[in-house]
Amino acid sequence: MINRIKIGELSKHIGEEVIIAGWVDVRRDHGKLIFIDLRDVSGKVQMVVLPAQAEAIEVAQKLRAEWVIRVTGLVNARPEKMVKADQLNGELEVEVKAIEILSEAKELPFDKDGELNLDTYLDYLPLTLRTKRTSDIFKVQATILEAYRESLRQQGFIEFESPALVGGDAEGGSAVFSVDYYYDQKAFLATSPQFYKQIMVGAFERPFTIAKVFRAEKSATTRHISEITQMDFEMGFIKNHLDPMAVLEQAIKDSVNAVADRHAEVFKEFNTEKPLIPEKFPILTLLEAQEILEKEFGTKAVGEPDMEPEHERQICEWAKREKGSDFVFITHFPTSKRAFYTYADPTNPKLSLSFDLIFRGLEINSGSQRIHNYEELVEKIKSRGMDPEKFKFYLQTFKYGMPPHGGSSTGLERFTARLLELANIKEATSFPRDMNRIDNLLSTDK
RNA sequence: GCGGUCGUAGCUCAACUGGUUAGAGCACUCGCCUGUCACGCGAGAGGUUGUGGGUUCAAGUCCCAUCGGCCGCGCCA
Repeated sequence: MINRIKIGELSKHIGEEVIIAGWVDVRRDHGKLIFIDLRDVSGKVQMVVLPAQAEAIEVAQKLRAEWVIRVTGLVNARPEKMVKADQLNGELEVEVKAIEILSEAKELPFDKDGELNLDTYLDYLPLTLRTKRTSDIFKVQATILEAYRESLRQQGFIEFESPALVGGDAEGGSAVFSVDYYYDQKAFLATSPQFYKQIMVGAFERPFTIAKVFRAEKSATTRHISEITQMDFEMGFIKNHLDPMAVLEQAIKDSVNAVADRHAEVFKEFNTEKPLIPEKFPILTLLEAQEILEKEFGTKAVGEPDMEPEHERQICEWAKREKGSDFVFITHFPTSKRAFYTYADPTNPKLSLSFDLIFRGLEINSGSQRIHNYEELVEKIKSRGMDPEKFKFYLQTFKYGMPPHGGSSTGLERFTARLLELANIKEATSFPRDMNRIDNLLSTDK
């Protein structure tokens, strides 16, 4: 729209006649005098329609929430008594000269800024995404993606696109979605870009990808959804798992700092604080973490192959208290519990050079050094009862020369959810898919 | 999948141990209002209490089944 001014920039135009456009947030009709709060992506502004503008008043009386309008008006400084110092454009208001209705809206199903049950919220996402709270979540998420990308580029990584359609559920373990493919074949939706990023090490040495992956787990929790975004990287010529951990740590720090820098008010808005980031994230082996759990929390944990959700919350409590960190690395999970390509610790092959990053009580990342020797990898596949023939495509990477390498995988939604302390991961996903919802296709009449 | 808990107006909720015609706020419609900012005031409309069965003189409330939500666990990275 020609010469349209963003609402967030009106303070630069006091005394001028401007064109602004957006959605009606609220209308306050005083009879002869009507106030309208207008919203665009940059913010809100109060507009006043005075009785002298007879035509504009007539239009303004018809307006309701979410109608889309274009307004010509005069930007006035507010009289001192009416200045709202604590809000955007609180020092000015737009005196309306003319209103053009671009689109009407039906009656809203609920009060847009009121409390909503998650269920209702998700049923009406096209509308609820317009609320400040929700759009702020996804503005933060956009910043995370941008900062993560920039951080990895700075660290010498090159981005590639990983496929979503794959020929086999090779990794095993997680439940997969199958799709009809050509010639009566079954293909699958990728559960991870793992194989592809390893393959790309041969081309880029340091590849990364931000990939959609799909998990058909029948999980109904606050931390699971069926379609997630993974921020993955892989790097060649490493010494051990500590190298990818260092890259990850830098990327996480850069992402958190970018959010803090670009969204100054957001932590307060979500009733939380910028996460505590120490000089170095604390690193514990699984055993060390379990010993701390037993000593500090009286939790029976030593000998367990993994950390339970409750343990993850406790170890974070400890890390915050003792190390001033909202992040903690756990390393050396049992080799048998990790994926077949995970590199065993040469000093104790029962344990692997693997790591998880836990953030505010939730695992947001996992990674490891990988096996790079072809024969060893083939043996490993066999020992797990799988058929190397099915991994032929992937195994070429190792057959034709592969350096020691490792990488990591961060769940974007989990990271976002913990960063803003959102109760449910579905709030950190713009269009969440779960067992009972894919938009409203699965909704039954309630 | 298992356990807990919940399902009442478009939305968010109320209705003591079963008891008359199921209420409120917001939204909606109509009227009034020149400084509000979640404007205010007055009136109106809006319900098969998720669904099906049962107990009872009487069920939103108790029982059974079923569907759905949320939380936790499991599964899962």
